[in-house]
Amino acid sequence: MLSFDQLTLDGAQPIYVQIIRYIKQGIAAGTIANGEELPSRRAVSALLGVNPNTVQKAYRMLEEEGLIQSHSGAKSRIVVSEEVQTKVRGQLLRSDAETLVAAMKQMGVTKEETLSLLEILWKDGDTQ
Amino acid sequence: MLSFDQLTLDGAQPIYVQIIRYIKQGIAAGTIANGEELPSRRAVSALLGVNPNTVQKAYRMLEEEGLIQSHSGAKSRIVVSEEVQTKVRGQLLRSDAETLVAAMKQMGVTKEETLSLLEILWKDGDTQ
Amino acid sequence: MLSFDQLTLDGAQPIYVQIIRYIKQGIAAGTIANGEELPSRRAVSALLGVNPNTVQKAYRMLEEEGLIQSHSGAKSRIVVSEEVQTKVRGQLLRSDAETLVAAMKQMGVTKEETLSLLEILWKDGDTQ
Amino acid sequence: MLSFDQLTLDGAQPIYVQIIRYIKQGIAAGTIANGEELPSRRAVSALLGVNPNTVQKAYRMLEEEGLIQSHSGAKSRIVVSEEVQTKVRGQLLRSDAETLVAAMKQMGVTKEETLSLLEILWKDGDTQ
DNA sequence: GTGGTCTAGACCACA
DNA sequence: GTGGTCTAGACCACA
Repeated sequence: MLSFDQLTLDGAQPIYVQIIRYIKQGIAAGTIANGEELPSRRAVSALLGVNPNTVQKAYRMLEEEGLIQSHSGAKSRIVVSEEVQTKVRGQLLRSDAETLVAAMKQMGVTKEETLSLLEILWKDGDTQ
Repeated sequence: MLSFDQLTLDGAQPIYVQIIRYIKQGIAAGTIANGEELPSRRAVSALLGVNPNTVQKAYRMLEEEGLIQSHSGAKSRIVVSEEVQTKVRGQLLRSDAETLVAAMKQMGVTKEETLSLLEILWKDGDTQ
Repeated sequence: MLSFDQLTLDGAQPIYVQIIRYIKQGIAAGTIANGEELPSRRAVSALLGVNPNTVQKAYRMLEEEGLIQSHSGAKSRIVVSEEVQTKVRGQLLRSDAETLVAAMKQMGVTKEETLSLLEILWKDGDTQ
Repeated sequence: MLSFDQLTLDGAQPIYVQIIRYIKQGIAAGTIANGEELPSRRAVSALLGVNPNTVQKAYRMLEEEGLIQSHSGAKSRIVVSEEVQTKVRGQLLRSDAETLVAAMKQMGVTKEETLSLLEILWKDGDTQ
């Protein structure tokens, strides 16, 4: 079952947004696969130390996007075809990279500087 | 005078945070230089379609950080030494790049894929 | 918990300044001690008949000075070491006394007259 | 004619309030006597570096209190009988001293401490 | 026109 | 219920 161990909340964005993003990234990575069970709202709430309503909001929005199916009395499950996974992954990749490119350009950083900065940072956190 | 044409609000973060970030990026880029005038709270409010108080909050926080000086009845101005510019630029660069690296790693994207994605995106928006 | 019963607003200064001053005086007096709870923004707003945002502004500025700590969903609390209390007290004492001395001198009142005036007034309100 | 040399604005109160107070203190001190001419709004505005409207507001309020008489085309003049002077002086004295006593009491300062603090401060600024 | 303060009140995240 | 953000808009001090 999906765990939220890798999710560290940062306060810069609403928590429900961070939960949604975490699950989408897992789908994109393939670590969260079709049919996988999600922990209950209560469990996630306890693990992250946040309010159950906040988790509920994230789950509800994922369900509205069709990425989760909930049945009362049963665990919620991930519902993703291969196409959906590819689409989610493509959206996240592209949007993250575009955000960085836009920021770097606005700050007058060249492509070469950006690429070498990423090379350096990639190594730094290698063990993680 | 500084324009806010390039700023598009995204709803993922508080508006005043986005305004602060936009101005800091401009400082980092050097396109917003020491002594430059800022448009009035009202003008920014109208341009972005947000409340004047929201702009006021962003400007006030920038003033508390020492990046802006305001005087009643006169336009507010940017106040940045070279050292400050370098510091602001370094903070933004590093934090943006780290964010991307973390996201890509979690999605199981390799360094090489990330770098080539950025190469491609960089060209796409080249004329901008 | 801290009450605002003794605070009467006078219109000569911004309301948020008066709220800040009231709390600082309490800290100086030691009647507002480290860890003490502050009433909520809404409660103060209702008690003083001012807008919640005005109270919020005062609380936020006290938090920026490090005299208050706020956490969403929980009461705000006073955070003052002994050193801080002493410093706040010293600043208020000196500035208040200097204000009176300057006013009395400009009005041509002698030191002796001032001192006896204070003696008399001190007794008048003794029971308070 | 009345000069505003001794008035230094402090930003803690509205400027028009400080102007009113300055004139009332002069009346209380007897340095501003019945029939004395007041400098024009424009002159005061230039001397203090403030907006003419601000001076106008102060003069208008003093006129409403009956302490000034204005005639178009002629200089404004102070209008104070001895009784009025005594009353103004009494009000200022009492209100200033009461303000200090209240502040000191709220801060838990004893009468003796207050009196000696004033003694010390009175000497410090003696030459002024 | 510009900055600063304030009102009245909504909505979200959180305990 | 508590803190934080935001809207819509008024009024004052100032250039």
